[in-house]
Amino acid sequence: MPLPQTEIPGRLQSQLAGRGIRLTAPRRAILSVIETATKHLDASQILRKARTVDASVNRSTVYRTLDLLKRQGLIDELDLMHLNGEGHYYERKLGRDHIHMACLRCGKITEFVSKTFESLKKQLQRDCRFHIIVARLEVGGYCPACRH
Amino acid sequence: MPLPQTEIPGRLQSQLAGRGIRLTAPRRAILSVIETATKHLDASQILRKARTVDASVNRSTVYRTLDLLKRQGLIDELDLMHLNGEGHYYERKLGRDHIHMACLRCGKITEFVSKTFESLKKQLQRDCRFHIIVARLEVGGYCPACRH
DNA sequence: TCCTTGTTGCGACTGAGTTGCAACAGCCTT
DNA sequence: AAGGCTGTTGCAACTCAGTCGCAACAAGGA
Repeated sequence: MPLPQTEIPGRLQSQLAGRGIRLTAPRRAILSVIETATKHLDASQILRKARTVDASVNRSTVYRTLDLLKRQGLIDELDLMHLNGEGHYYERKLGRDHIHMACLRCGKITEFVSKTFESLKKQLQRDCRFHIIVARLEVGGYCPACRH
Repeated sequence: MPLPQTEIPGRLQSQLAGRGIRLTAPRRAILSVIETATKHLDASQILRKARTVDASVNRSTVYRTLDLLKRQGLIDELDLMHLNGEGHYYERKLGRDHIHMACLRCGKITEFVSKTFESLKKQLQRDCRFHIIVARLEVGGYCPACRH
């Protein structure tokens, strides 16, 4: 499931630099992997791909950089219904939130943008007086090709 | 945040028995812990409480029983935005789904039932032709007492 | 170029969850 | 009430994701 590639390359780097965050070779490698990803990647996949750019990148650095990007609100962390183990998946945060649907049979991930979801978040903010920082809606079930 | 206690005690046990699933002493201990929980518990908390009923209960048995209950659709697994480590939390599945809001400052978990959420799920089923088995909406942010 | 300060690689560690296996115990049958 | 089939358990060792302390290093401002 290709993610929307609506951003100019290197945008993530300039966003960090603009916030006074130091850019290093391992960070550049990791950022480029995240920016050019065509599917949701977990930490070990990001490490493997980042090493093709800078072979010395270490596992800890991947985790530390992912933490940094989460704190900066530049990426979202997903579980994707734990279809494959307990790890997390990452994706760039671009504009509007979307729903992730994971097929329990074939593993396909479908993304969906919904105005109803936006209304629901507004309702929460209003009715519960809750200030939303991140909202994650994940659905498990059967995709059109696998439903029975 | 107390969960609704609308069920008769032992209901979980009779549900399993009615499906031809063998009841054992460790299972009864674990089920009673889940049924009488007044907040979301993780696996190690369930283990500790179950041992006050049956001291011989083992960690593996807790995980195996949680898997069983998940497969049977009798409990839901939650992340609660990973406020405390990477583990999972569990709660009985009773009727309508609800949203979990986790305060990033004080850790308070608030539950919310919403007709909009129900509409959103119907919309997904219809527009995406996706057969939903489980839907999990978790929100992180600041509760009324902690918002700034 | 220098220096401060934040970042990195390393390796050891933690904690959640899993697994293979022999012993055990529901509960169905008779 | 006893027997036996078969699913369940405890145990201990294991995997895997993620974390941490520390000494060496490097980004980028002065």
